[in-house]
Amino acid sequence: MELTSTEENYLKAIYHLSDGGKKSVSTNDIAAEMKTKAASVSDMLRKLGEKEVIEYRKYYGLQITESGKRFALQTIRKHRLWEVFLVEKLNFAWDEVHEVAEQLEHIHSPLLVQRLDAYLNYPKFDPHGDPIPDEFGDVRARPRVQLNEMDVDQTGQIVAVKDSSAAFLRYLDKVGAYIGARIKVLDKVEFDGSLEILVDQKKTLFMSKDVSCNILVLQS
Amino acid sequence: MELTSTEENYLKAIYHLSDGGKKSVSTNDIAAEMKTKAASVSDMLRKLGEKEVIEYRKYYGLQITESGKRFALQTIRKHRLWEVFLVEKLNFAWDEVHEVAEQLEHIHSPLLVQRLDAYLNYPKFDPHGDPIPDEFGDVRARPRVQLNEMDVDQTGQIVAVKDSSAAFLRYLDKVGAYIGARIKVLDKVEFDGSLEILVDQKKTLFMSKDVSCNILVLQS
DNA sequence: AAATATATTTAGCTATATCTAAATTAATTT
DNA sequence: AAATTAATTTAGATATAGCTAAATATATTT
Repeated sequence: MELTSTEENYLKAIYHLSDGGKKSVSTNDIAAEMKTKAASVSDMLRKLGEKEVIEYRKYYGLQITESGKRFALQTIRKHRLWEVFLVEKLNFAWDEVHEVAEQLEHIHSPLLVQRLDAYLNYPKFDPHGDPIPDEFGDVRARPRVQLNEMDVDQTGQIVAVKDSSAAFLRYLDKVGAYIGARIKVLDKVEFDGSLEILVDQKKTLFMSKDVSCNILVLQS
Repeated sequence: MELTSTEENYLKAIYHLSDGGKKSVSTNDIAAEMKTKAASVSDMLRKLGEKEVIEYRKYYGLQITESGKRFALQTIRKHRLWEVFLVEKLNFAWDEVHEVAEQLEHIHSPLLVQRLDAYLNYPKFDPHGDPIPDEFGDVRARPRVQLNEMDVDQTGQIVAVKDSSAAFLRYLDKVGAYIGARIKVLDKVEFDGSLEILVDQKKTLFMSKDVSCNILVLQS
């Protein structure tokens, strides 16, 4: 069975919102995420239920099925592999890749995915630090904490961001807080939760809590 | 203005069937090429007319406009660049690329096309020997003849094929008549038009007229 | 427990892209 | 020039994906 691009996008949203099937998701949540209306979501849920990628009981809620998880992970895998390709091979900035990867992820060709993966040397993480599921859907997540939860003097490496809007990514690029940067918390202001950070042992940086809670760090 | 994938496909078909706007094309020709019905084509022609990529007078015929040519060439450019990518970077065989390129050509991102072009080192021809239009739509075609039109003792290089069905391409691969192969006509049988060919100065090959008239050669 | 508020679904509409069958126009025969 | 044939278009369906407005079910107050 094949899914349309729209169905793939809904399923991906459901997968993310439910945190991989753990949490429950409401029709309204999906509508907000997909920037559409609840009525349209209801229609789509019925269809996804018929295709058995979710289990759907109206007014009750939904549950992503094993089959649905495989489809979602396959789409996520393709999205992230293309992001690696765009950044590493075509020199895209990491804040320019999302929109294009959003289109490329819907290309249907198992051979293409397999060859792209090999060409990129089987990457485990995308340019935002998010893990790339392997062909069986297995994910090796790195344990990571939000930057704002770290204490003074603790160190680590930026491995991912929560907000991947172009505006946020541009800001990070500007201040030099890229994925892979080694950081140390120099000071923490109790009043507003803002931080003073040392980046790559040379540059100090002041950061609001709004920013720091969107940065994920692998502690060391 | 943006075209849908379907509109892009129709326009590409019209461009090819009209030989770049030179010949006239009928509704039925388009229907055959697009594997659809004449009624659907009529609908689409009206729409393409409204978008001013063709000039359409019903029952009379159509004419591709300058704007339409630009759109068609842009799609052809993307298709052929992706084919180069698939063959050169992802090790696809030249008979495996078409279907995937058919999907990839509809990705909308001027930056992507520009970067891909640079990454591939501004190729002028695709793996089947067809010219790749530049970003302004300019094409540098190579003068070429059908293999069956060559005389005994003439030499040249295979630069393109007319029939690019998977079956034909597989056959060529098997007998070693790849794009770029240097050939010499050793003998020509008047009776059935079949040929004896020397490939790369070592391998001789017998070839029916049906095959040879689908192979294009740059004479030397 | 009834009333109110919120969430969700259904009904009915729009637009795209397809189809078949009928109608119309153009081209060809006789 | 009339009749026939072929090509093309229109009319009226279907399916997807979206919308608004109305209806219905669930949740929360009072």
